[in-house]
Amino acid sequence: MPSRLEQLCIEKGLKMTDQRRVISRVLSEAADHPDVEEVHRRASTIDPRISIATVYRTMRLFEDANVIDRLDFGDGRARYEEAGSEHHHHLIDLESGKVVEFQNEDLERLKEVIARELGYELLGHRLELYGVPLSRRTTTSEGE
Amino acid sequence: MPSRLEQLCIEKGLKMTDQRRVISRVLSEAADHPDVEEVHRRASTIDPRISIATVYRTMRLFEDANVIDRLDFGDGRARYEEAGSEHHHHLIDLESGKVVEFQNEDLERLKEVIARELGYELLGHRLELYGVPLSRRTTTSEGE
DNA sequence: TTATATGCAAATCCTTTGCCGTCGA
DNA sequence: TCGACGGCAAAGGATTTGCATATAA
Repeated sequence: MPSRLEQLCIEKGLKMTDQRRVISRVLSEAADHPDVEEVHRRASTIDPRISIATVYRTMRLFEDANVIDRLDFGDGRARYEEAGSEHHHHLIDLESGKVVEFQNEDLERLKEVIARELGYELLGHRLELYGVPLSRRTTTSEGE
Repeated sequence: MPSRLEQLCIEKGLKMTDQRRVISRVLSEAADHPDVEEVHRRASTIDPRISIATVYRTMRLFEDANVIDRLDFGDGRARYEEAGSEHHHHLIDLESGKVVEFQNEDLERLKEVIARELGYELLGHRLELYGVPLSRRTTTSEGE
């Protein structure tokens, strides 16, 4: 059965090739935020015929079609995630590299307000937090 | 007289060469957020002996010494600004490319709270807003 | 059938580095 | 003096692209 992403691509009228189907599946099954090389690695497991150039081209195609989102965690390469879920941001765990997703209504509102006060209509934004896990005792006793 | 940045470098004990003095001056005089190529261009005007490799090395040196901040506006190259002024963020005008700096206390507080609620100590963050100028009438009549 | 996609390798863009002569403290 | 610095050009890493062939609709 087609992956959620493949289904979306079909609805958008994209021509579906074997490669695109495989990449769609890889992305739909990803629980993390893989970079192009990682997507290629996973796709190659399913179908070794796929080239890295095709992955790059497909990521851009999917991004332009708004079925995936490109992320930038500041390490010089693009990461991706399936689009469509609720709008959210990322907190990157600097110890483990783990990425925690979060949403915050106050934050969304605040961004709009700030932009408006500066005389701008907000079209986009980027926000990532970088941190390390609070130690157990810190959370309980030093909660200033 | 030495630029503010040169003064800072001296205080930090950095060995000052002609090239570093020129780059310091360029950065101290910049009202915008130049990328490496632009810094090199401006520096070359003052002293053509300077090579782009030196600019790259110097930017990294200055960044490591915390006398400048590296910015990332998502266009694939690093931008820089003199450090030291109050902590702030950037709103990028998508029409003109102009960059508006802003601070917001609520935002700073909120970031800390969000991180803590997720079980993290906040070490860093990135936030940029992207927008277009509100038209005059929009600001006056559609103020929600 | 025919425009579009893909593979491969070369090209590009930004940034870093090796090597070796030069210079600041 | 002497280790750090700068110039040059080559090297690197991520991403894009030209071209000839393969393929979806």
